Amino acid sequence: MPELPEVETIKLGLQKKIVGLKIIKIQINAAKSFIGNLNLGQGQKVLNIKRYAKVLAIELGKNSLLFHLKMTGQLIYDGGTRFVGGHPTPDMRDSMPNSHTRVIFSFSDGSHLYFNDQRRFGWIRVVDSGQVTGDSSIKNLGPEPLEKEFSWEILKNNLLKHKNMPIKVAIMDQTVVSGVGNIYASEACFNTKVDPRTKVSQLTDQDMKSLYRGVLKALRDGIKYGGSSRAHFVDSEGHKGYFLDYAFVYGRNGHKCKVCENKIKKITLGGRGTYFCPNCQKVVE
DNA sequence: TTCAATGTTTAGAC
DNA sequence: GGTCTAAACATTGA
Repeated sequence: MPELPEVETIKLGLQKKIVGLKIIKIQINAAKSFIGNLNLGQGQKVLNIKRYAKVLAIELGKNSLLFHLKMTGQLIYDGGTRFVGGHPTPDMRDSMPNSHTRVIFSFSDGSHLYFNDQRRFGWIRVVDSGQVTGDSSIKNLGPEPLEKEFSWEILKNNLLKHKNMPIKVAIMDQTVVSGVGNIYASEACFNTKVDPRTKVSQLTDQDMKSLYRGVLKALRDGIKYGGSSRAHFVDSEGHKGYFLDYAFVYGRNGHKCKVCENKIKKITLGGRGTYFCPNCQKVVE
């Protein structure tokens, strides 16, 4: 489930683990998963790790490595203890590499970072460090929702680019607000008590303020429980305890709403599965 | 066997 | 140009 909160969790975890380590080898098992010259990454020390929406950036000095996990990417760090992040699968606990391992980073202290990606939509790209924010995956992104500068007025102004769009589809536009994917878009609408089909133009300023808070709550809850999933893992309790266990609506078609006990409904919006509670969430008229 | 799956880009139709 | 939909990428599991 690599959306913003998962990538943030990975960033925080890797900052503690690999900053200061030198990359001594990069092994590529799937050519399409690694773009650029791997020699530019080898032999360099990890200086810092940043996140731009769903893109993870490992800074190495002259060059940087950008990661996008897309739908099924996961990063597994093994250095005595194991740290995992990204798409949750039971085999995260097993020995690495496995059949889904696309790229392996070996560090100077003998530890490893594995990039696994079942569907191979994800990628790692080597870029000049000065070009990170100019990369095509980053340069067109809208505001970071967790930055102080982000406000409900900014959200409203950006949403108004899509007056006729259903609100749930509009907040997934990465130029409106970056990092909100399909799971958190449904959750944000639930938090806001708004029907995901409501047109942007029908939302009042009050609704916009509420939506702003709803988006932040969804993302913060995700980060909170992403961390909890990691804790479970370290305790060898398997892959249970990740955010989807705490989701109000996503993936809960036919189940009882956690607030009112009505049945959660699933529809398709903008070609994507969309979940909501018809009782809690109303179309704004 | 068919369909949907956490993301993004691109082609094509209005 | 804007806006929107569908397809493409590759694989798995229900």
